[in-house]
Amino acid sequence: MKQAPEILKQHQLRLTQSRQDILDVFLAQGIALSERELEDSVGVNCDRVTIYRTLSTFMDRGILHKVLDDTGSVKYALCPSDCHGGEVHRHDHVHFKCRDCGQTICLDEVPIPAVNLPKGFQLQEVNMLLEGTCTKCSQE
Amino acid sequence: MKQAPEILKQHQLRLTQSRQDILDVFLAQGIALSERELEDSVGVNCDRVTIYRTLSTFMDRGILHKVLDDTGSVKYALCPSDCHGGEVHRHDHVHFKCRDCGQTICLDEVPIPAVNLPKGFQLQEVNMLLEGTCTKCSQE
DNA sequence: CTGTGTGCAAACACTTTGCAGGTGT
DNA sequence: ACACCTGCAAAGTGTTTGCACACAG
Repeated sequence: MKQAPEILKQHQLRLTQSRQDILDVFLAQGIALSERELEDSVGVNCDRVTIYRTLSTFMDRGILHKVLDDTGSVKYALCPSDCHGGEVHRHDHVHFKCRDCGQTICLDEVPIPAVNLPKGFQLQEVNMLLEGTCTKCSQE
Repeated sequence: MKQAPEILKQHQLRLTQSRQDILDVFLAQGIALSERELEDSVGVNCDRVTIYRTLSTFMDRGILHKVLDDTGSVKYALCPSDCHGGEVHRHDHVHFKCRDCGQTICLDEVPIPAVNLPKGFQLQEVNMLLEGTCTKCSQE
């Protein structure tokens, strides 16, 4: 897995403490996170506003993508390394949200199946969110 | 299509003006709506709070279901008539959000394809949101 | 040195809660 | 008559914006 400084350099972003910290959390946890969850994470000692702006920057550069959530707040997750942002921005894997622990994980190995869309619709992005109980929680 | 009073009676809800108005908007527009959009709709002259409470009530009774959105606000849409709420609450159709007009429509005729979930995951609900350009907007 | 990033304060948007009064049955 | 519904006020959460200072390159 690439490290934070490398990723930032790759996307022509300045190497600041906040950006490294935030990116580190995503790299370490490997799940989708909201701004709030980032704020709570150990080691991230930066302002709420900075987190929002950093998330926004990372979205623009294709480092992160939005993950849908049913709580009204938005979550973010690392893009696969072959994603470079821009217009066409497809993340062909499903997300699974556990109703017990609340975690949303990317199931990178589970492809989103094709959908038979009626004529006239032009598809740009597909989001699929599964909800239920995750492996850990269903064992308990 | 059933009318508002009938639907309310069917779900043992009191027949109030607000509920009829809100339900009428859903019946007339046939798309997923946020509280804000409902508020803007003609004929609904009730308080924001009443709308939220009514939406909540309708959710409990299985009249409406949540539709995911990427803006952070939640949208709601009419459940198919065979849905009666409760624990297992599956809406096996996809939603399409147009990036031009912003409308989210239920594609009732498009089933959500099966997903091959790894062992250990217990599925309770599936949400699928497609984004792109809808029929109307792609003609212009 | 220069342009970008950050923190603070404040505004804005969305949603929930408490309470008093009004309405459907 | 009674329980339920509604409106208003206010608080709680999530997110954005303006501005001055700080820092990476």
